[in-house]
Amino acid sequence: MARHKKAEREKVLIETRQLLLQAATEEFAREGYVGANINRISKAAGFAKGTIYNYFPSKRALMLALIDEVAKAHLDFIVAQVRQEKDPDRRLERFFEAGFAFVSNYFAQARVMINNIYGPDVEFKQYMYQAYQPMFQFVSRDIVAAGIARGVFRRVDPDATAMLLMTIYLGSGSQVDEDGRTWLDPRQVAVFTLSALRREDQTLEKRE
Amino acid sequence: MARHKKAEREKVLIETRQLLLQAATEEFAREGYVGANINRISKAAGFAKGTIYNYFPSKRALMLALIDEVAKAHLDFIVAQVRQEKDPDRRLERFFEAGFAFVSNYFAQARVMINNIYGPDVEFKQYMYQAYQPMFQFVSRDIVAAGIARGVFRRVDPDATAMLLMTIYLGSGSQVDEDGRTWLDPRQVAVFTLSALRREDQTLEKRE
Amino acid sequence: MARHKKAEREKVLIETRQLLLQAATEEFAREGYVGANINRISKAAGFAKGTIYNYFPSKRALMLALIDEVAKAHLDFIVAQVRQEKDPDRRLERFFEAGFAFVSNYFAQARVMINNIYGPDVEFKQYMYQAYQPMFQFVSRDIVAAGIARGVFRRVDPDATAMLLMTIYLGSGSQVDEDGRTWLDPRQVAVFTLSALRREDQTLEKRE
Amino acid sequence: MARHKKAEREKVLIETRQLLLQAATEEFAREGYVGANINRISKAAGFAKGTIYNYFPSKRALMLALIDEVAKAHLDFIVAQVRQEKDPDRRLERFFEAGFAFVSNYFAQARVMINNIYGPDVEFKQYMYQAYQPMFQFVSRDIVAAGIARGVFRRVDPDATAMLLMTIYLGSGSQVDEDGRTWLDPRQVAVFTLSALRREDQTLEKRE
DNA sequence: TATGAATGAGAGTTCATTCAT
DNA sequence: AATGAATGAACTCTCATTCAT
Repeated sequence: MARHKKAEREKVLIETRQLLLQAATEEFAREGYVGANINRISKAAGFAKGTIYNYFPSKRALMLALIDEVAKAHLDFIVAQVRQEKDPDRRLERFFEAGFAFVSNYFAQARVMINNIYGPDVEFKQYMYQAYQPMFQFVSRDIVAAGIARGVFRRVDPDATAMLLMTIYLGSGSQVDEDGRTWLDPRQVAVFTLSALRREDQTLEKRE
Repeated sequence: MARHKKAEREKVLIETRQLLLQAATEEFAREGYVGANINRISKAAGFAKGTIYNYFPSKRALMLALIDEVAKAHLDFIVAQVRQEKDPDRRLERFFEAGFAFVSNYFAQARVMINNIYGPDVEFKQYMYQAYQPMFQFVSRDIVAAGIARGVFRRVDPDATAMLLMTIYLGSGSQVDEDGRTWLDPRQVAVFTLSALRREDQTLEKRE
Repeated sequence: MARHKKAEREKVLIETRQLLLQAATEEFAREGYVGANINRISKAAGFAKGTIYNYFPSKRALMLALIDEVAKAHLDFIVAQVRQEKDPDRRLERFFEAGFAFVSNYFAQARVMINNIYGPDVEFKQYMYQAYQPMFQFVSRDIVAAGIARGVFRRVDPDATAMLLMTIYLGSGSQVDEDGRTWLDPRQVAVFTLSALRREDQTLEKRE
Repeated sequence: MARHKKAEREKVLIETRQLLLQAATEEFAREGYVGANINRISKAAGFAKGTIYNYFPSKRALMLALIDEVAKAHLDFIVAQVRQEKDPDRRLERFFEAGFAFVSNYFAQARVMINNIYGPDVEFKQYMYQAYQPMFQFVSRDIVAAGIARGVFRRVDPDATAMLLMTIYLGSGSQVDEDGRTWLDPRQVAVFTLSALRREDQTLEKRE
């Protein structure tokens, strides 16, 4: 009985935390870190100004927690879709498709991520890199290196190429109009990158 | 004589404006727009707090003036180098070389540009796009379209491709460590994009 | 119990608001609107600079709230005393007595009122007129028109005369030395205005 | 020849001073003393910011000079018209007519005067009183006392009554809408004050 | 004498954070 | 745990005044 109560209480705590993080996402996305307003975040989440400090010791800590959250959601979202394909080139296509879908569907999260990557705050930037390590590694190993191993991609440096692919994805994905639509479409980008990565002699070999 | 004095005075005014813009560049680059401090900018330029308002009516206006300045310098820097080449693929290589060099040499300007393109302030973002139109057009016409016309590049959409190339450049260029060194190098990026753009059958035709 | 606490808290809020308004009254009276200093007001009320913005969104809003407050207090003060008399001429005397007493006793409030009526700020002036409408109407109806109806006053235009009486009161009342003493005394003014308003033939009729 | 030059130079100086004072009048009238802006005044007069300090050592000094100017013009304007009448009651009528005309025609000057009389700045207020002494005395002696001496007015205290008349004039005159039209008209006010001042038995005597 | 760039004190306002309830 | 009043540092911007030209 007491346990039950405790569990319920914990559930409410987690829920509150989530509500605050969601509100923070919207606010940080819209206003940037410095322009964001703790009071607005709390109010938007349905709580009073002070409540946020029961969950996060400071505005900075709130942002760091948010980065963790977003990075994880982002990774899960993309990995889940890319893993559905076995072919490296299909994987690459899926990577861009999933990435662009993430930007469209999770507009605010994507904005927070991009603001931090390209923004002036060094601590946030470094924290982002660390939080995105798994994703870098996934692209490097499970897409690029896998493609090379199968002889589909040219013998490029997997890490540098992963970096480049991530850069292209983030750059393209961040160019959105006010409705969240990207200016470039994932297919274009996929075609472009595949053209760059595929072994030239592939077709030749097939001709023979 | 009097005229001479007047001209000299005008020169000092322009110099002061430049000093303020330079200081603003550093500050905006380091702190972002919202975090930047007018007082620090003035002091860094060697003037008192109020002086900056003799040259720019507001902090926002200062940023807009800075965007104009940077966009022009950026365009000049890149066009000057790219124009030295006639070959479209050499031009593309040069584009990335020049771009990365700009980021390395004009670190703060590049940061301001990137902060505005990827940052949350919509007005600045739009102003940037407008200010960078000439560069977009240059890439679209004088590199991509030119390459297609000469039969060196595949028949891609010049505008979309220009957008993609700019995105790659900006994205790669913005990934710098604290010393201003980029993580990717221009050659890698050039090779990658050239692979994507060159006509596949080019070599085939030559074989025949 | 909890309710009791809540009520008490509310009481403190209202008290704080009053303290701030009182301090604002003194400051506005002494320095005028533009010369008044938000920091001094807060400090004088016993609070920190920022506190005032928990109660009033801006300096202007503070002044507007103050005008409402003063107009109400002023009306109450005067009406309460004038209503004690039934005779229109006694009422007029009481009006000036009460008015001068208000100026003496509520020096700062009166100054704020006068500064706004005769000052350069158009918004404040209009707001004052609107806030003082009830008082104008009271003078027009319950003093002048009542006196005419009883045949004590001449058949003057009640509204214009009310305006004139208010003008005389405000003008006379505002001429105070530094100790809050008025230069003219209410009796003089009452005698003067009564001479102007009383039917000339009144005595004549009586003589007949 | 040299003398001629000198005289001309002096004339320009006086002209410049007048231009500055006129511009200052408009600005002080519109914005009040604290809200007035030295730069705007200079610009409106057709000069640069610094010029004003060649003529007046400070903003306060400018206002004091302006008060002198206005008081003199005001006195001249009114005395010239009132003196045209010999009858004390016609003089009183003329006083209000001239006064209201002054307010209408010299809107800005009147506003400056009223702002200072009813405003919070003690030094300006005292300076105003001193500057308006001649006018007080004129009203007291040449209108009220003269009227008593001729047996037209009741035996009131000339100084207190002059004070009251001035107060009524200033108060009525200051109630203007945005086009400079007064709300009360001089005739009404004159009738009112004459009713108050004329010997009651006057008509009686005439009847006999 | 006229100029206007430079100055810097001082203003109103915002807001992250604290803490008593 | 939730509240929101209080705090005061920090910010942008204004403007009277100075002074070299």
